[in-house]
Amino acid sequence: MPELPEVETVRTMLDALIVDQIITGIWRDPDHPGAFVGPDGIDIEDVVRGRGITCIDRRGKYLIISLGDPWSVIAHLRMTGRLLVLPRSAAPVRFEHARIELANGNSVRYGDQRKFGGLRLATPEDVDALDERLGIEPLSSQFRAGNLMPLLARRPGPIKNALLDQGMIAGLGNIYADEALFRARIHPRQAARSLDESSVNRLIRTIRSVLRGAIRNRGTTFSSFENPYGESGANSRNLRVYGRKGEACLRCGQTLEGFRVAGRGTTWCPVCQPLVLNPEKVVD
DNA sequence: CATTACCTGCAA
DNA sequence: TTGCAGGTAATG
Repeated sequence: MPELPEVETVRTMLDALIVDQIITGIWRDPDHPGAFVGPDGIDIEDVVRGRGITCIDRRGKYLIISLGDPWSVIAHLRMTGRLLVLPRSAAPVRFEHARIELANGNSVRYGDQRKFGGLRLATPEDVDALDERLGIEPLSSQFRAGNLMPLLARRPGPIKNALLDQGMIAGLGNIYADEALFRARIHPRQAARSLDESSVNRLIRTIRSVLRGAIRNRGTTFSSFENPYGESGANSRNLRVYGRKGEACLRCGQTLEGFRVAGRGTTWCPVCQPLVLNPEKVVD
């Protein structure tokens, strides 16, 4: 499940592999044209053919591939999407639904077993709208208690729901939300508005370190994630709670528990992450 | 605000 | 055979 570190890994590698390349054509799977869409009435191939790829940015879990002038391609891998760079002559990747051919003989392949994600030809207005819809970048200088506390204070519900809200913090998913909460020793169902400043600062630090560590390991491959070279990420060995329900806590030995929070499978340690029922924190 | 739909492979 | 995996849009 690609989250911020996986998308950042893809971004870095695509930056090295396809920036400054010229697009010579595209292919779309007729059985799943939704894998590469554009504005109504626009022929995607007409727009992109002959254009160069100028830069590749990331916003939350989205990739923004700039094609110069007004156009860019926004990509989201959702659950099982993969972007690989292969020679044009190479066989289709598994579940290949779209392809971008490059003048140097390579091609970008979009594969997606579950067809949740895809590519979208986008205008600057689309990119601005995306930017405004998404919350704070957790690896930016904006991610600090002074900015996060007011958002949490006004939000009802568990802290885990808040962490997964892309409009609040952009890029966290189920894996890194659970990992950050464990390291910050905060119960996933702790009321978001009940966290005091020191807890929020602790959470900010653990989110940063969990994400940075995962980027160093080129992402977590739990099931299907692959980078543009077709390689798995090495971060699985750093996970302390995700996927370890029923196993011993690596810190205290207690059996890790699992339940659903925010509609997601959630794993936590009942000893290391106590629920604070009567926090002194007062919300005005 | 919370819940469901979208998909498909795989484990139980 | 059933249900779970989960990011996001749509719905209640």
